[in-house]
Amino acid sequence: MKKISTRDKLIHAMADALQRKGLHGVGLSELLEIAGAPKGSLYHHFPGGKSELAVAAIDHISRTIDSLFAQLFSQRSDPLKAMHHWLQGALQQLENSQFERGCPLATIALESGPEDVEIRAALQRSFTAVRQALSQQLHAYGYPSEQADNLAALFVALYEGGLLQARVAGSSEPLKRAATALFNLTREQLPGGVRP
Amino acid sequence: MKKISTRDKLIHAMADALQRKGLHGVGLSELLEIAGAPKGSLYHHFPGGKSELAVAAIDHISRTIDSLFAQLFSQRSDPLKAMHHWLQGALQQLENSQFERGCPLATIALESGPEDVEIRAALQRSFTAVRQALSQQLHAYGYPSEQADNLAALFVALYEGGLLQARVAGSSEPLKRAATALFNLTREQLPGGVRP
DNA sequence: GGCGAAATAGACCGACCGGTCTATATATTT
DNA sequence: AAATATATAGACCGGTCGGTCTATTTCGCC
Repeated sequence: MKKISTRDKLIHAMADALQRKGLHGVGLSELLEIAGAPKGSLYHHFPGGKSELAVAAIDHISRTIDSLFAQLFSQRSDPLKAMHHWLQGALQQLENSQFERGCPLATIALESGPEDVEIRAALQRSFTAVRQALSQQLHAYGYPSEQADNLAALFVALYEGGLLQARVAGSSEPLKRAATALFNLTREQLPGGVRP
Repeated sequence: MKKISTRDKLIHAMADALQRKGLHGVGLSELLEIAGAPKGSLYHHFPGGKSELAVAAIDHISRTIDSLFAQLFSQRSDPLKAMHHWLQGALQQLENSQFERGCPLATIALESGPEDVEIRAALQRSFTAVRQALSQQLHAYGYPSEQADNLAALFVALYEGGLLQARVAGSSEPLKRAATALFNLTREQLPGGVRP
């Protein structure tokens, strides 16, 4: 029945840990326990050790987001509505986990420095892809591409900054408020910034 | 000349480390080297060790923000302009540090969990104070208080999410774009959401 | 079934972690 | 100046960290 390879179990364990505690916050022993794998397997599948596994986890998370976006946008013509659902989902996950699970990439993003070349590269790919996907949808919806790029960055900032605030507050309120503010603003402005 | 107490040197060293690498990212040895103090001094001034020092650093940072805000708002009647300057300053600092110095509280905010009671309490105090200060200014400027609260949360999210994206990108572009988007939106909407 | 590669298993290692403890120096108070 | 509190100094400790290495098991293939 269980077809999950050890490699994938390791990736999942790391992805889970990244979301809850970040890279420096988990030890190998904890990781291996979650995955139910011995140390030999880790270094067999990921000779580069912890950080190579982290990169694999980031890539995995990135693909997950991609497909989530694809799904979100495919069944809703209005990208703003899709964004709303995205945030709702994140909020749900946060609440269901007693505010332990925020953005799976945010913590390692702040923990890592320019010296962590591969981790940073993986993160950069992922964030860029998210902004691009979003911008493209907004553009298709009618926003001029410059404005779509800007708005995409703002939505990602809302997601990241909103989740961060909610986690610290132990309450969804900050994210809900920030989202409300932004959706009210966008609702009153038509694509292109031109009013009838 | 130098009147900086060892205690303050420790706090500054921790504040600096939090901004660059977060709590788990620094070791005591590094901290003590930056501060130029021996281990005995740390545990003399902060019997609670690393985490007690972290709380003191958070409180210190929080006070710094308070006074920065006070200054920012006192010399500008338009709080939106003040926010713009705030973001500009943060961006400047980020660029001047090769994108190593983002928000001094964000990393530890994501690294810490509900079990880190005092750290979380300190963070919560600080974030709440920032949102309140901002909301108050927006309210005084004409926004209904509900709307002011929402917008305050959104600005903080812009700051946190924008800095995070900029750090990962190694470029100020994401933050600039997100900020541009939000300022364009607010400019087109008058306080109260009512149009003439 | 037998062979070689892939994967699992975990003992082991040096480095460094945060933290404790005793000794000494420096102020402060009388 | 003596006495006392405050602060500095750093040797020391057990635990855990990420990582290496060898042994064994499992698997794919002829």
